[in-house]
Amino acid sequence: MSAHTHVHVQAADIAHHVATQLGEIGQRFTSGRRSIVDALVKAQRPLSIPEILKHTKGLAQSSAYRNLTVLENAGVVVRVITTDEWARFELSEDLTGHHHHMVCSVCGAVDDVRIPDSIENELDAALERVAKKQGFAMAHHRLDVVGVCKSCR
Amino acid sequence: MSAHTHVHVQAADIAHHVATQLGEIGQRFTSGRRSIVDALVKAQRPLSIPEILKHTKGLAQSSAYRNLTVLENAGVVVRVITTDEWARFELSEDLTGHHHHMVCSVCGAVDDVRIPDSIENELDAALERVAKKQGFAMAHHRLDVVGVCKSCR
DNA sequence: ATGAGTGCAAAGGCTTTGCATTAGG
DNA sequence: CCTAATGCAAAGCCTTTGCACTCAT
Repeated sequence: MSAHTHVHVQAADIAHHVATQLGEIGQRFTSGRRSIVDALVKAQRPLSIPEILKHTKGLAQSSAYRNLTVLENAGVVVRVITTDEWARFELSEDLTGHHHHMVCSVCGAVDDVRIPDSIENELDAALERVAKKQGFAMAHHRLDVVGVCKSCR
Repeated sequence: MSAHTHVHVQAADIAHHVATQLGEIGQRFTSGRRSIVDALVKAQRPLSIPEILKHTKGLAQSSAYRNLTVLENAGVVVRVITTDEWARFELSEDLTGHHHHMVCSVCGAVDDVRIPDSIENELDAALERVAKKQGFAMAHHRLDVVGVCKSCR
């Protein structure tokens, strides 16, 4: 039941999963929160606040921020910091599986990307090793590809 | 003479290198800029604005931001985005060599870390492959270890 | 009814910008 | 001298917060 036991939740189960996670911290799965989660599920990539608001018409910006914080506390959403402009939000890896991001240095667009498990494992082992050497307890890693996206080339 | 031909500049050469890079974009190597670069050289890790100001007494915050922007345009300094709090700045990899960051999720401290070239190469090849598949022109990658630092454990 | 959730507007906090002054070439 | 650089203060911009209202239970 812990976060780590879930590897990849099916689309149809997401609503139920989110409702459960919210319930565990005494929060409701309101329509505003539902539409935010829907937007993130559909997008399949980290969305900025403006993008989220486009998909959740009528929701106040402040409510979006507040709901995203609640969803973050519930372990359903993660805040992604890519550049210094807008923060972006995505579903947690419990729901989407482990992945990384391609960040366009021209337009700032962010897309998901996955690499082979074999390389992930080798990388994690190497990071664990060097982190330990410096007395650092590694929780996880973050990896971004920086470059120019299809539409900006 | 281009940035990519430099792999790792010796400490003693840094000042000269910076002066040259600044000159190429018509900027001077002033005392304020010198003290910022000195702070970054000594730190050997990304520094936040408050940290930089501690090491450059008398320099106005606005001047620090402006100078860091100039140094960034000169290709000497890179802005590092780790969390949503303060931006951090470090010397470019032309001066420090390729490396990654360990970010403490408790106190926000950031330290440099390096992994074996063999793994870097394998990783780059894999990233290049998946990026190309999505029509994305990879320039470079960013990799962070997230966890808890020595003093926060 | 009763407390969580929401919208609107104001406040916060990091960063940038305007403008007068200073300094380097 | 003349332009770049600096300090101070004000403005900007994303994000958070206060408060009254609404909605679901």
